[in-house]
Amino acid sequence: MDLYLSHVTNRLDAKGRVSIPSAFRQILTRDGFEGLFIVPALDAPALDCGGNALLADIGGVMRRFSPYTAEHDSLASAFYGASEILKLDQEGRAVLSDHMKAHASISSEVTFVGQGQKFQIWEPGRFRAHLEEAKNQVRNLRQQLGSRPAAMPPAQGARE
Amino acid sequence: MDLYLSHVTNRLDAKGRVSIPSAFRQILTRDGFEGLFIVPALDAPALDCGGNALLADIGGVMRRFSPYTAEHDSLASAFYGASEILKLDQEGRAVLSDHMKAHASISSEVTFVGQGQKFQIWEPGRFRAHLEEAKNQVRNLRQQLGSRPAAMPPAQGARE
DNA sequence: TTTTTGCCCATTGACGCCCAAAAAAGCCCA
DNA sequence: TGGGCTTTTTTGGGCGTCAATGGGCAAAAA
Repeated sequence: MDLYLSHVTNRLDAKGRVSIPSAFRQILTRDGFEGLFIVPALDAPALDCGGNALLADIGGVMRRFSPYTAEHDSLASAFYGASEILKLDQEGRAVLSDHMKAHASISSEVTFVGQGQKFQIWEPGRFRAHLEEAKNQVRNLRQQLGSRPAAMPPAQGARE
Repeated sequence: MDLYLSHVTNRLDAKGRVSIPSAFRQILTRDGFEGLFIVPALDAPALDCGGNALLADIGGVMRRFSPYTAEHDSLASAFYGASEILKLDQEGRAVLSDHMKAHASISSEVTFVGQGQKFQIWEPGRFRAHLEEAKNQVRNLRQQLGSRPAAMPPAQGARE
């Protein structure tokens, strides 16, 4: 499976349109998704984006709870209710809703950030700050890694 | 199967009509349902809406209880007895009954909220509060989820 | 009658679709 | 290896279409 990698910054035009990076669009196409699935990130001023892979992840979480339970309802509101599917025009541009732009403090430019299975959209300045912090956290993690035994078998429960 | 996603806010006009969002109407059409099935949410000032997919979900809940039990009768009253089927006019508008509007404290505007298999109708202000609460609950749920088996790999046919 | 409901048309503002220019990236060959 | 050419990608803008909304009118219900 393809991974979303690297990051680029693009500008919004007078109509509010912004080009989704070509590399990400190609992954979306291979993923078989028409348009762009997008949902506000829970703990960051950023937008989580992707296609069927991301939707399937969310669907997998939802299926662990029966309909008409409080948990199911909260998940549905936070994921499905807060999400959108954006259409892309022929040039691969999308228009972010006011709600999405507000969540990420987006005005005239956005940074697209590969995250492996998904990618995120950030306001460029906030992303730079976030990146610095992430680097520091990784530096701390490296010290722990040195004292740990070799890697666990991947894909077992280790999530971020 | 299509999912109800995203949320939009529309106004009621002087006749009490409100446009059902085009995206939701298209899903209802593909679902094969004529009109709009609507029932007050059990534990929220909101209205559950949908078509055959929602009816099937409700049927699934009902089947967990034997017919002719008190529980079954209660469910039947709460789901079927309290429900309505609204007709849509040529432009895709519906009129909410006074009873439905009272249950959700609806006056001049409503927010349509995708919930996957169904969608909900909220008074806009109440929905904003509900969404914040739902996000908090999901943040808490993440702890449990992290310790559960990893989500199924998105893999292929996770569409519809 | 009076009220409600279904059906029709008009307006308008947002959005999708199309074409074109500017900028960036990749390519070829001397 | 460097310069020039080609192709792709990003950006800008015009314009038609459609969804949301408002209102008129007639048939059906109260």
